[in-house]
Amino acid sequence: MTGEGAAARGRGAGRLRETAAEVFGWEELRPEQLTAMEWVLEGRDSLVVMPTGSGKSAVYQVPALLLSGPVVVVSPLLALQRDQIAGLPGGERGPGAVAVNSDLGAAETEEAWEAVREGSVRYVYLSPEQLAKDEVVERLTEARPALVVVDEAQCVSSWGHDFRPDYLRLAQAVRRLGRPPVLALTATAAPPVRQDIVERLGMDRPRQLVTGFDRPNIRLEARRHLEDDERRARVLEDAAAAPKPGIVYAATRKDSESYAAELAGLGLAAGAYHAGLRAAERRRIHEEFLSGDLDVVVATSAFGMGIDKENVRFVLHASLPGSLDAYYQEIGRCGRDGQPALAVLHFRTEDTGMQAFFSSRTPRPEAVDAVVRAVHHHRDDPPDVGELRRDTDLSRARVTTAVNLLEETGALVTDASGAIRPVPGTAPSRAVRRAVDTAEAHKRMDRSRVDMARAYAETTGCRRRFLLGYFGEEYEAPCGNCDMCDEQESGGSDVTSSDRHPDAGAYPPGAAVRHDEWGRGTVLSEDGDRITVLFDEVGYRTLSLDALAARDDLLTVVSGPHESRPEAGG
DNA sequence: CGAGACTCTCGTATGAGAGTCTCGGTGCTATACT
Repeated sequence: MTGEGAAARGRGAGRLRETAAEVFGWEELRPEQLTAMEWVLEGRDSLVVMPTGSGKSAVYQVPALLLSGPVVVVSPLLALQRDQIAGLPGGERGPGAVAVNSDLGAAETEEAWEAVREGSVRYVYLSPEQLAKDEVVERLTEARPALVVVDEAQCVSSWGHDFRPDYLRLAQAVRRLGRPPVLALTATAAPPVRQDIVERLGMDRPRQLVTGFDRPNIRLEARRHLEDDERRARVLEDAAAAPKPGIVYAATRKDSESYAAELAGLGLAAGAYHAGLRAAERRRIHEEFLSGDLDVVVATSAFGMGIDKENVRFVLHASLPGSLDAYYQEIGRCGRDGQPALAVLHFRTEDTGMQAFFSSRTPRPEAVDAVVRAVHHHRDDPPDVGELRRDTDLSRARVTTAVNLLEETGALVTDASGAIRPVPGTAPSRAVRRAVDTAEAHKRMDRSRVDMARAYAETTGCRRRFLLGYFGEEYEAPCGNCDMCDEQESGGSDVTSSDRHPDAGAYPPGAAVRHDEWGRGTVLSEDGDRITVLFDEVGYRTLSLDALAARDDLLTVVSGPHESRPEAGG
């Protein structure tokens, strides 16, 4: 760094520290926070991966007060938006914040936008669905936002493809806002997820700050069961025996209720939580868990984001999760106080069936066809999503999903005014086929994530090493705090990960490879006698080094680990 | 993909086994109806 740069950096840091202390009462900023804040002040696109509770929100909250316009914060849940606003310093001198969403009446919405327009608001909280509306984009554009923050940015990757397709329209919205800098924040993102976030948000050579993933105080275990009865009994046993409070994750709503009822029968204060409950009941369970009135919450994946509780002692899974990304987020909710905590995964191999079923569903070709034909029909008067919806009589989500796929495959483009046009020279029938193929590739990717969750559950090596490898961190086993390390220490197995395979290191993590059948891929990790590769077309695969040694043309290294990787900072 | 509810068949026991059908997770928003 040059002397001039250092001086500029010093001034930025000084102003940030001053603002943090004066407005927020934070006397100390941690070095990672300060670095990320400086990037934001400099106007660079940034991706920040930091654990929950490490002051991630501060990364935009503090610089927001030094920027020239309001900050747009995209957040997936209305409850999360409320929590964030409640956590800002209040009072007359506090920075103004509004959340614009369907909770507001017409008059309140108008009032909120008026406050944004006159400049009394520093933070505007919105769902991605709000940003998909022309009116919202237009009103924001007038206010000249200085920054767009995408909080819980892993949602772009995990929900954008099917469940909440407006997540994939954010890049479009940001362009229409005059392309302010983008800050993506998340607590959990494996390298391919980070890359997906960067691409999907249209970020420009972002700086990336990734703090370590390891949570050494969380003990990792997994148990395979042959019968469902046995699994249920062991889950209840563990939940009853472990120090409280804790969370049990179940695969279905029905299971969450039956486990909760059985735990209550054992005399525990237990509650079920899933999206099928009334809002008031969900709020009650959430609050009672936070206040310590509940010992155990048995939940589906609906329970999690926004749970900031230090002393959760265990997270049990009663079924295989859909991905290790989801798993790590869920177990990350225990042991935040740094005290010992327990994460046990109870599973049956049959669980993969339901997770495969949950993998993103491919749209009906007729629906994609209807959308692409409607766009071609309107060639002279390009439609937006709303018009396509009226034309095709499909739901908003289906139209948006189809448009996203057609854009991804280069058959359609959205222009600066939000109008959707065909790309010249693309035939509708071919566009439909390519869009459906792409959707199927996403589905294969999702299913390969299920396979990785199963591979974690069945690994015979150190679990921490496996998990951290998945998140792109090299880790020297043994961790000494997982069931597999215990087993090896007690001499239960003579396969130790320190016995290096003769071919260890032949496929270093990060290396670009080509497989005879599966095409291009990137090596993610090496786990004893096997490697994990993420293939562009077929998703995650684990390959045994023995099998690779037997056929040396099966997998070839195309380039080393450090060639053509995205710029990383911090 | 798999579990569980349900139906059908056999052929005469009030069940057993095979086959079929349905359901299974995440949230926003707009809108109709009490």
